[in-house]
Amino acid sequence: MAQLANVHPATVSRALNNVSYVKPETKARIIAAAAELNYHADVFARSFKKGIRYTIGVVVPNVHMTIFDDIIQCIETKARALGYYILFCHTNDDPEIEAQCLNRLRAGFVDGIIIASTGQNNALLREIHLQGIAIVQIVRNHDEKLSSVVSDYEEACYKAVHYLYDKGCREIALINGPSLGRFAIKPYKTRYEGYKRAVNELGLRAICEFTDGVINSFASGVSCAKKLLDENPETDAIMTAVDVYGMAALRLLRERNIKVPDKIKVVSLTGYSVGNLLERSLTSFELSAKEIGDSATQIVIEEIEAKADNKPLVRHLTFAATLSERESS
Amino acid sequence: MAQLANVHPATVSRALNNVSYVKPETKARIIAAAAELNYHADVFARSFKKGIRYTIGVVVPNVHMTIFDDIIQCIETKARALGYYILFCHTNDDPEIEAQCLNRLRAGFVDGIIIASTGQNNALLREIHLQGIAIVQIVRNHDEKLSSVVSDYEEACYKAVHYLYDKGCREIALINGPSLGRFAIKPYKTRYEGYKRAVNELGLRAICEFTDGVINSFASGVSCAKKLLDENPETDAIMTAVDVYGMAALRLLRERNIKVPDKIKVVSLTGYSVGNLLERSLTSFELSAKEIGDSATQIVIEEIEAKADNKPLVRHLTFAATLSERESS
DNA sequence: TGAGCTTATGCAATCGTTTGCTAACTCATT
DNA sequence: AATGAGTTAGCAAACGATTGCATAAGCTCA
Repeated sequence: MAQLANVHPATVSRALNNVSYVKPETKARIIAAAAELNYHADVFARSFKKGIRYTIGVVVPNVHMTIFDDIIQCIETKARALGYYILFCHTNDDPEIEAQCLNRLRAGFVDGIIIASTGQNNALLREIHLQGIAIVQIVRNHDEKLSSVVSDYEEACYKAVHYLYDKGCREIALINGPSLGRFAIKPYKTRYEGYKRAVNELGLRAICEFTDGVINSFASGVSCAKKLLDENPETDAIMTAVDVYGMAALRLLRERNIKVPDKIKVVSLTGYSVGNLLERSLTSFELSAKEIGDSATQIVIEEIEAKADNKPLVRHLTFAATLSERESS
Repeated sequence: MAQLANVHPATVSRALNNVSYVKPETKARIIAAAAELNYHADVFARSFKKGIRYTIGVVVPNVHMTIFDDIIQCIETKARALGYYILFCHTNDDPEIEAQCLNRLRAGFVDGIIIASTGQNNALLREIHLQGIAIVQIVRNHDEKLSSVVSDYEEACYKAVHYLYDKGCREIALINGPSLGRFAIKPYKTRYEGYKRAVNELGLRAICEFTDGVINSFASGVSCAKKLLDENPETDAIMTAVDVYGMAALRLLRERNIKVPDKIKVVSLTGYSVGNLLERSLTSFELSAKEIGDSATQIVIEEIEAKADNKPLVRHLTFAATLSERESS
């Protein structure tokens, strides 16, 4: 490249990056040569030299039928606009895979990480943060020492109970995510707390099923719903931690010929935006993927650029979920 | 790092990569020092030196409610197992965004690209391929000079018509993707061909609605279904290009109190694996995200590694879609 | 004991950019 | 014509790892 324009590589660099002085005539020659050879400065070499990777690792459990599909799209759009690339990893909520992904990312590949974690790798995350990689937790805030952008699940659950109570429901059940074992994911605990607070306040009975291991599994949602209805036949409302469980509940109720919403109302607590596309649309408290994705990207990039100034920067953001009332309630 | 173990960087490299000779004692010292400092060889520097990026760009239209969410997960899993990272880009099927993404990727960032393209950037793709970056098209094979892994939509559509004919349907309509304008995406054309072939063979009337601009849009699916039913009230089967349109059809049919499957049967032609989770499950010809994702990854990595041997390698794979019969038919 | 292995490690170049330093040139002002 | 400010562009070091080459030490065997 340099020899075609008959100049030193340094001059090429200056010409193409518009830094320092380059004679307009020389610059034109360089640009022409670059066009001819289809030359683009090697991003790897540049990143290597400059010590900035312009890359953000995104670590999420899953993008199939979860809000993370929308979130990752928002992150990518925003990151691209700001000149960053997105490195995608998914963990299936397995802490070992998560650790494996994090260890790959930390090895000099990314400037920052956006993660919806299992909560089982907090020590590793802090270590990576100490190493100088910006970290933002999304949806799940397991470690308050690290920045986070989450939805207010406690409030959403609390409001959902009140919403159903106001509609006349008195036996309000919750199909929650897993509660125990190695998958003790905070937002499910938080959902339970909001539910419990409202239920206690209203003097209702708490009926909560926790799904086993696999998060967001339809089959697991169906079996929870079964157990719930078998043990509590007087149930008149079902709240579900995620949309897929809501779909599972709708399916079971149809199989048993139980009228929705007349006999039982169904409300989901995480709007994966499928609710509105169903044959019978599903009421849900929706969190905004765009709010979460955009601000997480914003924050992680601010942290990355603050690192240059060497001032640590930890921020926490919480967005309210908004009710989208539909046919199921 | 090197000074802590009191050796030359070259020895550190050899020790940690198990190449050439290193005294076991020295190696142990180096490993201990690495552990103490939490040292990992900088991936960027290594990639830069070796000229391999160990990164594959994945360019897809969208991961929300499309098969691409599953496909990208399969790609990531497989790529990780083989030591590669995944750079994620989504285009919303906009050719300009697609070009922008491709131009970012080509600048030395990736060894290979897996793309479900709009079909409007074939020249750019070839140029990138010539530049030495491996390319595999998935789901949409717009350019036969480049490797591809696709599903046999023609055959699936042909079979779907026969399937419905055998069930007694005689007015079989198709809600297809966009046909014209800048979004002339091949698999939709292919679907139409298979549909047409069967319909002609059976002496039926072809009733096909093409959605406008936005692919995979529920609203667009609903309005196509409306138009279809208004203009062809005797329709007794609806085939849809994607699941979301199938969901749209189901919704409209319920609103109009038309019994499914008694009066009208519905079959989708791309199994985004939501079909089985619906209140009334949706029959679909499913393509295997795993087959596509795994083989695309395999092929792109083979191309990357073949590049070292300097032998060009273009391959085409077609998988059959398999029928999952459910309640809607 | 010395020729010829194997083993062990350092030296220095290299990958493709960027960037501080410096030298040289232009041009206006005194 | 000397001074100095503003331009122009090359030189060389640097980023952090890898790797061919060289050197040296240890070993075996005739």
